[in-house]
Amino acid sequence: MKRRRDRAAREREILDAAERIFGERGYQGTSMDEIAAEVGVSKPLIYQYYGSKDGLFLACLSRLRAQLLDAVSEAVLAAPDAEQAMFAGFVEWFSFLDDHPRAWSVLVDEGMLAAGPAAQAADEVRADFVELIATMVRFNLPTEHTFTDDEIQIVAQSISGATERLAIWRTKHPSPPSPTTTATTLMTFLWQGLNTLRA
Amino acid sequence: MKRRRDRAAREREILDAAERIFGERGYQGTSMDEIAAEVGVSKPLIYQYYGSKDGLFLACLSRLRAQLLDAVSEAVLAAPDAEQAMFAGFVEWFSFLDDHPRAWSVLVDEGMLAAGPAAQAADEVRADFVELIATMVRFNLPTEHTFTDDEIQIVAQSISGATERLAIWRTKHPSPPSPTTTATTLMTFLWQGLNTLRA
DNA sequence: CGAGCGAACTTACTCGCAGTAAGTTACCCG
DNA sequence: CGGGTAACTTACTGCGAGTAAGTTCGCTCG
Repeated sequence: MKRRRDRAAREREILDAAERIFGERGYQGTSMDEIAAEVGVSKPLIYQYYGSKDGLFLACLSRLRAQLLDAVSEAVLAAPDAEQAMFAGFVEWFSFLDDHPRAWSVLVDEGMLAAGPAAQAADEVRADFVELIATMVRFNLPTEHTFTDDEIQIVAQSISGATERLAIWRTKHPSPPSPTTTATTLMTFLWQGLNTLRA
Repeated sequence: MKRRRDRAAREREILDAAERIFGERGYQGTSMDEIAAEVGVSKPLIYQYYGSKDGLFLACLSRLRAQLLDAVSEAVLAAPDAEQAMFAGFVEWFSFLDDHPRAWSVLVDEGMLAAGPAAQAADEVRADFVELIATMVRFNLPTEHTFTDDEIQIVAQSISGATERLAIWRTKHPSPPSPTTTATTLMTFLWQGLNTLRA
């Protein structure tokens, strides 16, 4: 029989298994019994540590979110200007999701779904990225021409929505363009605009 | 006791109730018993007509999708050029979702989530819009400068993702900008590009 | 009218899974 | 070694999706 472990270690073990299984089968398709069996532990233990299925899912979400946001923020902050920052952010975003295919389904594809508190958490993930983007956008706009908060929001939300959708599109694409290629095309489009793109 | 009705009429009655309740409580939050009670009919009857919870949800989705796609296509086709077509499409998109708040949650907010066949259907809805947008984009681009299919897809997916996210954003906004205002800002941004926007 | 037939509809279940109450075992510290 | 507490389990409840096996309505045709 398996040894007892201290709480922190067991929690990590459970979280890892949950992330893997949620990533494979989706939120709906995963049962708590399944996760418990995977870890080799009984279901009530998970409930003691995480409270509910939503709670466990939320914990997975938070961890992934922190990792992804860190990776992207780092890339953004290292860039010398707004244009390169945005480009680097896109590349890192697509790369991270390529390298962590499971993170993906948990965070975005399914992250949207869960009713209740988990949905709220998914919104927070998005809000963080929108804020990051909004900062870059503001930074790029001239000060003399004032833009309303709603205008900035519309642009930032659009960009965030676009990247999210592109990430989904890439996972379904049989041979998706590389992160760099995807980011370049997206960047050109966002930067030049559809009209200027004609030239 | 309620009279019997013929199948088509009962199906419509069930579909209407389902659309309402799914819209209010979400997919997860809605039970088949609840819908059955609402219609004043027993659960197995719904199963006989729609096969499963997913099937019923899917039927709601299809109807709404057809309505929304029709509305947007009509606006797009009535416009004289690509720029006005896209603008008209955006306005109609946001307006429709304002006028059918329930359609909204069913189609987009929750439509993404459901595992299995319903998710597939949600993807189809998206694919239709992406195709519509891709056509407009292609129409707008010069013929001498060739773009790969992936490039067009990246742009079209981005625009579709942007509008979807903006729609979500508007529902959460305490006093969202009007469809026309939202569409104008989005259009300016997409058309001019971030860089040109500085001028 | 009235048999009888098919479609509309119901009762009364099963089963799977989230969540829980109440206990049991292993480790640690005195 | 004894006792206390954290780690863990067995054995349930309840709800909601899905189903098997009827039952009743209403229409048609003799």
